[in-house]
Amino acid sequence: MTATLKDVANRAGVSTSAVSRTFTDGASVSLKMRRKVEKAAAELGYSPNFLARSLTTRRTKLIGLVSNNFHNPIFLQVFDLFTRGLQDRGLRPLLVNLSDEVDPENSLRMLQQYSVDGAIVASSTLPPVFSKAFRDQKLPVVHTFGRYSSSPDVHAVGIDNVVAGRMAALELVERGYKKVAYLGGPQSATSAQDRLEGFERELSHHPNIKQSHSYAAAYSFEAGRTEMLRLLKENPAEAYFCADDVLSIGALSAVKDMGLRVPEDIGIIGLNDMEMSGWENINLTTIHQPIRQIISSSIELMVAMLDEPDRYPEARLFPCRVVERGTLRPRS
Amino acid sequence: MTATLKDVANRAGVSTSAVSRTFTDGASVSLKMRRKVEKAAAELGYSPNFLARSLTTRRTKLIGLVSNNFHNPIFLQVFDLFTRGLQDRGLRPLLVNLSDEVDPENSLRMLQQYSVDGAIVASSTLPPVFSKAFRDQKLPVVHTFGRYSSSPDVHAVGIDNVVAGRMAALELVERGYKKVAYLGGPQSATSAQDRLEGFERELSHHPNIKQSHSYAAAYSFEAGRTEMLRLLKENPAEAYFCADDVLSIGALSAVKDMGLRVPEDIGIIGLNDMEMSGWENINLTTIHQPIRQIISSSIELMVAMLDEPDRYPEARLFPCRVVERGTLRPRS
DNA sequence: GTTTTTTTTGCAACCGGTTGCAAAAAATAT
DNA sequence: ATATTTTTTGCAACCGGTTGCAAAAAAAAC
Repeated sequence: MTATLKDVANRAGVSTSAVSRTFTDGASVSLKMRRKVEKAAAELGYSPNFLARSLTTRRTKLIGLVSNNFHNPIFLQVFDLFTRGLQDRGLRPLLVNLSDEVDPENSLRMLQQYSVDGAIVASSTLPPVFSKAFRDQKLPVVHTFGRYSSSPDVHAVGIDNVVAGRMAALELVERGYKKVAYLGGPQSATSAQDRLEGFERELSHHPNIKQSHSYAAAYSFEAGRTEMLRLLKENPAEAYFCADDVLSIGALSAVKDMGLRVPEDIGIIGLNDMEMSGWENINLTTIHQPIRQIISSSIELMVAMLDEPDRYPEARLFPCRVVERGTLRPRS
Repeated sequence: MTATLKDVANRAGVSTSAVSRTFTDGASVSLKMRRKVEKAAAELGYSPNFLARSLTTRRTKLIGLVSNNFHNPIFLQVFDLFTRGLQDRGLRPLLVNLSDEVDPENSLRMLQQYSVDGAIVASSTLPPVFSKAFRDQKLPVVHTFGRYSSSPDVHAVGIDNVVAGRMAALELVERGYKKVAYLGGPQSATSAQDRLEGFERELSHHPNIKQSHSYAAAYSFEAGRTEMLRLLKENPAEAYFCADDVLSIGALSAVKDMGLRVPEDIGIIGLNDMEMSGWENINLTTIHQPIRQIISSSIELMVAMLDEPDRYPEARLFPCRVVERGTLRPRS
């Protein structure tokens, strides 16, 4: 159907190697030859088959974009940035949805069958065993929003969730709240664990402040709402650090439903600063996570690893900052 | 690095064809042979290379998932459903982000270079010239959320936007609004045009009702908000049909910012019924678009086309329904 | 136990490219 | 002009598989 290398070679009256070389940068071809080949190629509408090429070059320029988070609106932006960033570098994202997977085996096999050059795992809830399994097969892996640990076996890019937890705690303390709580995402998520750790660590310096914590079933509106409704019926805190914006928005809805006011009765601080949090009808005070930088850094790291697969694993952590809007009471 | 067909053949002491056949359904292999090969394959951790295979079978099982809409939260659900649905059928989505593209040439070349088996165009704003260009190269194409026309050259799956426009108009009429308006997405989007057409057509049966229309720059919160702010400063209508939920939410925010109440002062009806529209702090009355059905039907259609590439193009349209929440005044 | 039919297997060519190597051509030096 | 060096080109093998065909093996028929 579509023209092949051989077709072009025939039409131009040259060898197939010559054609191949014109389409390979850095290969030795005279200007005259190149002209001839390009003319024939243009006439036939030829463009090289990347998959056939990949057999010999061992490069598919395919990158597995692996995630399990298709319910948190921030991930739409994440996918947008990843796909564009990868495209700009001549790489193609092969999207892998791991929503219901518990075992890395299937996804690993799939990535191997398509010979991806690397895998970007974009999730703060996917167990580390996934990225580890990929890495064990010598696949270059970047875990975006992954956990940094003292002996990381895969590259991690994101924020320091412990620091973010402290930052949230401190913000609540400074605003004079005396009884605070942490509302986390799923307990199995490393991000939920680390944020709690930071939150508690900071509060350990303020022994006069009461604290508690609980977890929502997922990083989603519904889960946040459900958990907050439960909390409000018991013995609510004055202010909550919700480990994610979408969780916060769910919590916000619960608070209002119970006839309470924000920030007068209950204070809420989120994490992420997604676009929606700035919307006037939400107006959430939150901790900004520098998504663009995280993603462009993830891509750079992946590109670097393609040339140097055994690169020593590193963690790239970006600073966060509090974005003040309307869901915490003013500083005292 | 990873084991190849030949490695397995050597270890099992059989020909490469035998190995190939054990991994091809419907091929002729004795049980004894299959056992032997499977044992060797398991020991080596072999799994066939799909890309090499595709060279001879001419099937990559790669489907281009093409979109330009990475700002409307509903598309996160769209991507979720598409990726899972395709995966379940052994197909792999190659994500193509066309946000800044105006010319199909690049994307077409890319799809060809990766020999995708087909392309799903998921967008109501991408000009038809894209899907047409793909189709012209004999690529199976499904345009999800695309326009249905009397002589379609590509398969379209979605809703009848004209009918949806009428439905919105009728809803406003029945609630006694005497001055209504349409707030569309980008004027170039076929969905924006068709919804307006339906809206106006219905209103032509109600000559006593005043109507007007305008367009937002994009299907986004900001665009909806900006346009609504502009409208409110002039000579606002009593109720608006916003052609998309995210637009409606932007408009809602503008209305509240101007100190007006919904639905008492201004009524709003959206279209899509995305998850967020049901959130208690938004509570948008809207027209439900059956996303799950649309997407599973799109996938079925694509699968059918893989076997029958010259299938006669069809349009699959699904009915919508009004979901009543809190942004229109009660029926009189 | 043969002969015939059916099933299983291996050979070898091919899918669409790339690349090391040596020969041919062009450029430079003498 | 010839000898030497450099650049360009084509040959042929290979990447990891599949598949038509004919030979070999097994099963069925006689």
